[in-house]
Amino acid sequence: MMTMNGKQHFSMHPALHEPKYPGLHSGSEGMRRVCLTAPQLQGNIFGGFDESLLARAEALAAADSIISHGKSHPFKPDSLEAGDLLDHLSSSLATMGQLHQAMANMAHPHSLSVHGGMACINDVESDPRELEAFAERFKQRRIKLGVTQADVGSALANLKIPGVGSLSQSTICRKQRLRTEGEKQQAGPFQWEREEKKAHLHRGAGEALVGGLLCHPASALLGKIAAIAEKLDLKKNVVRVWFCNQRQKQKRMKYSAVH
DNA sequence: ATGCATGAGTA
DNA sequence: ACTCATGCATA
Repeated sequence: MMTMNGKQHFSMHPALHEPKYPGLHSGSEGMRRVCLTAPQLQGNIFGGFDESLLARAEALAAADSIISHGKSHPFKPDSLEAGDLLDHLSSSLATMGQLHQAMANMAHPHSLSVHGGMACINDVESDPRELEAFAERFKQRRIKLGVTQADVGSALANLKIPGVGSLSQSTICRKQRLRTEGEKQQAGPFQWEREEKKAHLHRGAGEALVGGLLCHPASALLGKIAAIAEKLDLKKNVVRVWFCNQRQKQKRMKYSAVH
């Protein structure tokens, strides 16, 4: 559909030089909910190089063309599982390669040689763990460059690869986490849905709380939040965040209405 | 498989 | 404010 709300891709331009995160590269550790599935093996392939971004991007570009040309992998699926996995992996690899390329282009729009560690390609393709490590490297690199998932997604379009256009942040997120296919959604319902069930246990504590909070100027608000939370069986913080996001949503809508 | 809307973490 | 992750609908 052409719903004209281009909210998620705030038009990126081919030339983005300034990383968005000023100086914090460690700040992203907060969101390692599942991200840090720690690939221990730390392939020598990537660990060994103190890889220049370029070398890798080139390798990846090479991998990309190889894979997209001959879709069939020269490797034998020994089991059905392995076969499925390989399918998944090679498509993921192709995509990851493109993502890397997109990043490389953003970082160094000019340089473009075609050489590189072709050697590592096979390893990556054949070993699921390598792909995992690979994805991890991708993430690290991306963050180091100060490039967001959304950036990568939109930069993908600048590559002008035949079948490849821009992708949403959501999709890049999934690619990065290798969640493309296969793997079932393992993330349960949102907190509030879960809490809703648990909440029955703690019922009744809310009223007492509300009663004791009527002095501070903010207490009216806090009280209301508490009341709402109580009514809905939600954590107060969830209610607070909801209002927070709601305000932001309103701002966005006003902004897009004017511009 | 993908985008949108939104929950939620960090600063 | 900005970013990432994910449920849901759908192309």
